[in-house]
Amino acid sequence: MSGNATALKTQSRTSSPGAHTEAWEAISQAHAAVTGRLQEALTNAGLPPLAWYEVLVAIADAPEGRIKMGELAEALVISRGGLTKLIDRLVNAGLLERVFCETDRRVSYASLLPAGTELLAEMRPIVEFELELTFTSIVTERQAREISSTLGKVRGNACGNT
Amino acid sequence: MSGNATALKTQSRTSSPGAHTEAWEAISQAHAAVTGRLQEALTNAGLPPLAWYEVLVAIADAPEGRIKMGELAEALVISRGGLTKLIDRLVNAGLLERVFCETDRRVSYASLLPAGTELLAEMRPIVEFELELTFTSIVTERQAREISSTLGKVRGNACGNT
DNA sequence: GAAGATTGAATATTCAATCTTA
DNA sequence: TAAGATTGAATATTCAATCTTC
Repeated sequence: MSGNATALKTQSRTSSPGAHTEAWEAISQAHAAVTGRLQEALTNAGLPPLAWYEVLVAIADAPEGRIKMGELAEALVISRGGLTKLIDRLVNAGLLERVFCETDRRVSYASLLPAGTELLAEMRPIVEFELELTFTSIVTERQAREISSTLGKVRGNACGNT
Repeated sequence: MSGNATALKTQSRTSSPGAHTEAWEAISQAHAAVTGRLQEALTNAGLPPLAWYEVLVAIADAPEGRIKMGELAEALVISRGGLTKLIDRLVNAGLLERVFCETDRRVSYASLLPAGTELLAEMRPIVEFELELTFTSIVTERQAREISSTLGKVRGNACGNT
């Protein structure tokens, strides 16, 4: 970035944003728009919110079919306290159970109950259908793979250093 | 892994996710990770949350320097009621004012006060610096432009049809 | 003492109902 | 009657403090 750009930035937007800033805005807006759409589709289908789906997917995708509370909070990027209560709700709904670690009794895992697996199976097609509808004829498979690869690195970089 | 868990997992994801689904997961995770990082940077600098920044930017970027409440809610993808209260907070902080439309007295606009413009000027460099740190050496300018273009279309498609 | 998870108080967001103007 | 915005009740999330185990 040039020193000039910094000076110009004192006003609200005197220069056009850099390519990286524009990419971030595109990511942010696409995320918001698609999220809104998925939410709506789930609501219309009489299904629980997207946050529940994300919890179910994260657990189903985890090795051993269970995941530590701390890891899950990080994966969903929500606070630990927030996760505890979110999981409480899914447990109360009979979808999950907490499993306590044998070797370190401080840690607890979340694990799917059969009802959770069933619900996931109900929610997944809705989500995937909406995603196809949103991406197909807009994003080629090649582009999709490039996005996955590039944003995967971005994610790693964003999590990694301070 | 127990045979039971394998069976359950196989049921919940019978085929590997398509390229579009993977792209969506990458977008979602990159968004979450970068958002978390921007939040942290703003907090560490003693500045307001990212949501406030997004409001300020949306208003500053709008033509005439003001934006309808309804449009702003849609841009930020939050409920209308939620936006009313978010704007209340920024108004109470002396950053914004509401401007009522002359020709249609149902609509109200949000508009920056000088303090809002100043705060935006303080927040923007923090955000841009973090974005540079996160994207540079990971995403080339060419890739950044491709992401902007592709996700811009995704956003349009997600908002557009039902 | 430090790490992992949970709780309670404060804050933010949604949903449905309401108010005002077109 | 419908559109735009706001309010109140219910729900969700965060932050700081606490509890338990290492």
